[in-house]
Amino acid sequence: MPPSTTSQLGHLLLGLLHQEPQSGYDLRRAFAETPLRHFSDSPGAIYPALRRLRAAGLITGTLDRTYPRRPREVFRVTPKGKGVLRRWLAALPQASDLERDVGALVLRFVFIPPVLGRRAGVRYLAEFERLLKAHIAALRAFHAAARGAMPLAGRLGLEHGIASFTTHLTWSQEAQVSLRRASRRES
Amino acid sequence: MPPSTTSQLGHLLLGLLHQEPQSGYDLRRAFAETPLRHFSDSPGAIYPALRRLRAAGLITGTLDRTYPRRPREVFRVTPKGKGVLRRWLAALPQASDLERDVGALVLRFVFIPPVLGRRAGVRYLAEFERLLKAHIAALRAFHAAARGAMPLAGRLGLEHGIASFTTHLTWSQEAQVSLRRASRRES
DNA sequence: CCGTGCATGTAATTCGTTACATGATTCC
DNA sequence: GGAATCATGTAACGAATTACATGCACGG
Repeated sequence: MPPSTTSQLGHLLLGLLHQEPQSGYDLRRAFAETPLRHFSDSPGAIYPALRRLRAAGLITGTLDRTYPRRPREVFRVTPKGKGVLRRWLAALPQASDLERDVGALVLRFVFIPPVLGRRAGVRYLAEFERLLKAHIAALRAFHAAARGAMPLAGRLGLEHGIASFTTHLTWSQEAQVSLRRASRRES
Repeated sequence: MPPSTTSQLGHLLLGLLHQEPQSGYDLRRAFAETPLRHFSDSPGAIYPALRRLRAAGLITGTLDRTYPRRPREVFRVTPKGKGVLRRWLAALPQASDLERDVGALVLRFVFIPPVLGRRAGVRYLAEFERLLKAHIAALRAFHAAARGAMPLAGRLGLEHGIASFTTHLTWSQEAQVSLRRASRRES
């Protein structure tokens, strides 16, 4: 058996199906109607991805025959799929992820607390925060060094990056507070 | 001749080569060493992309034989390539772009002033601002509507989106001021 | 002479996108 | 009865990623 790699979309589908078993069409609607718009709601993306997950044994599909002439196939995560999901969520953020796609890191965070618990969410965000601080420092250094030689628009673009990452940092700190407060309320 | 579609990476390469003719390796280094890290610096991405651009007649490569045993191929944008670049930069931001990839919109902005002028940059950002305001309002409405039914982490993720887009908005407004100020200084 | 950096590429694979295609149901 | 929505897919294509591969130049 191959190492069974799972794509970003695959992991996201696992996360959504773990929250609630549903059909491919339901997932498409979620992509179209919620702020998950970053992902395409096209059937050519979702149905093949679901078939790959099923082929890998990570989900199973059962036919809902409420309307026999128009069956829906409802997918749910198998124990093996839950293992893959947990491994995805247990990995800490990497610097390379930060530079490539911050949104993916935030998306992953969203699934951590319900699957691995709030403590794991806080640990994840703490590492996220550490990486962000280092990255912002590097951007500032670049900004200071390149100041004179850079055309205006390039400088503005760089400043956009600094502002964005600073917002991620502030959010991450506040989110850690929210998680800790919610945990305290329970105990 | 096919409709000659150019990918995001292709457009970015055109923009960089328009600023300064350079080799594939130079471009790789730019991706690895500047905040353009979002793009892969792997040769498997850049060299094929350069060959596609050359095949489409958008760039030409000339061999630099300073070291005859280790030639570099320096690429420059052709007039046809400049036309493609201008068309890419002249398009206004779309709502779908906003939801898919804000970073791509900011990246595109960076190349506009040097190619199409500061006025075009301001027009682009004004439309960007309009789209951002609408999108933020939609996110806030979703946030208000889903408030109770949403798990904590989901709410935090949504709040991350609102904070991020608000930062884009603030940046866009400040950038417009910077561009206008720079234009005024010249007249 | 050996490791690191310069400089260019190819191959296999995977994945997403767009567009096309089908049929059922519900609402007016 | 016709339009919009439900629900599922396939086919062609383009493009990125990883890994592999080669050879020169230069510093120690």
